[in-house]
Amino acid sequence: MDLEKTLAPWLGKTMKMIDNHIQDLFYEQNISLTKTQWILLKKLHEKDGVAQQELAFLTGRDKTSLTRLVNTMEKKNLVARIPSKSDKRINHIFLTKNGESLFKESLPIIEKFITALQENISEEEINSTIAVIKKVQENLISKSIKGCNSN
Amino acid sequence: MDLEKTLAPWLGKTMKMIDNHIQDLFYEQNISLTKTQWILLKKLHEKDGVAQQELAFLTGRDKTSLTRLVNTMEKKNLVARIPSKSDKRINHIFLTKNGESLFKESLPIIEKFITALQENISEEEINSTIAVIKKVQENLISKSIKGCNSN
DNA sequence: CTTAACTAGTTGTATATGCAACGAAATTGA
DNA sequence: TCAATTTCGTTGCATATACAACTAGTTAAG
Repeated sequence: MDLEKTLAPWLGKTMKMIDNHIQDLFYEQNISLTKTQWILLKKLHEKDGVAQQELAFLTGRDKTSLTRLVNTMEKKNLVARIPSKSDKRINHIFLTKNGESLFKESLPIIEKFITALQENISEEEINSTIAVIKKVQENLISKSIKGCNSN
Repeated sequence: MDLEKTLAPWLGKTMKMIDNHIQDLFYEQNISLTKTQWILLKKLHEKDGVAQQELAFLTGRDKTSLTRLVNTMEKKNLVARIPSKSDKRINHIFLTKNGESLFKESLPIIEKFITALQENISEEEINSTIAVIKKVQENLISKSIKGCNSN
């Protein structure tokens, strides 16, 4: 079996390149964010005040990863933990103004990058590729109980 | 711009699911390996005795990542550092017998997984998907100087 | 031949990730 | 109502990752 002719190595290699590139872009533009942090900002921009547990699910991370990610981003004053009054176990996570403005600053950079990434690729190709990737995900889901979401 | 209709988030999410699944598979089969370590075993199986620098390039990692990866795998007696005689700066990395046998044990697990991953997807779909991903990589390469390889 | 420049690998520091185990709080059930 | 169970978040531990700065060894320039 020639693994180089299967999807997984291609996906992995490409994602690594994408990750590195996004990091470089942020660095060039003096935006102090990791890709991971950006994804969290994006989720909170869409839906603010989510509990950590749900945020972990929404971003496809372990809850312990999320705890520490929120720690880092709280230190940087990008998000804030607000304890729930009705359930003392829960923290709701909110974007700070600082976080919101950093997200707005970074979004066009990501959008420009995504556009460049798909240059010379037709919409049809994009759609059929996403369709295949969806099938891969379905195959994965049918084999595992574990939930796993966005990235 | 709807990022959910672009390739990058799909690739990222899927890779994360694949990573987690491989980890689970190894755990179930009592194979004490991470995906990263497996990739290194695979590269060394293909080409043994490579210098760390080149191994870092071949696996698309920073040389510092590779240093620590080799540390971990040396402790587990999977690989060995052999200093070059002609150039005292260089370490050649070799698979140990233990590493070789663990690779052979793990390979069918990965192959079975890869097959399952591509279930219900035609060879044509696989090929056209890889072709699109290649284009993405080309777009990335044309924008960056940084080399980045396998995963 | 000696110094300057470069190269291979390591270490310091920071971030990210996940499993196991834990404490605190809420819910269930008897 | 009170014990057993479940849930949310945190901490301990191990791994992975990369940039910057470093050491030691090699090569190139003068």
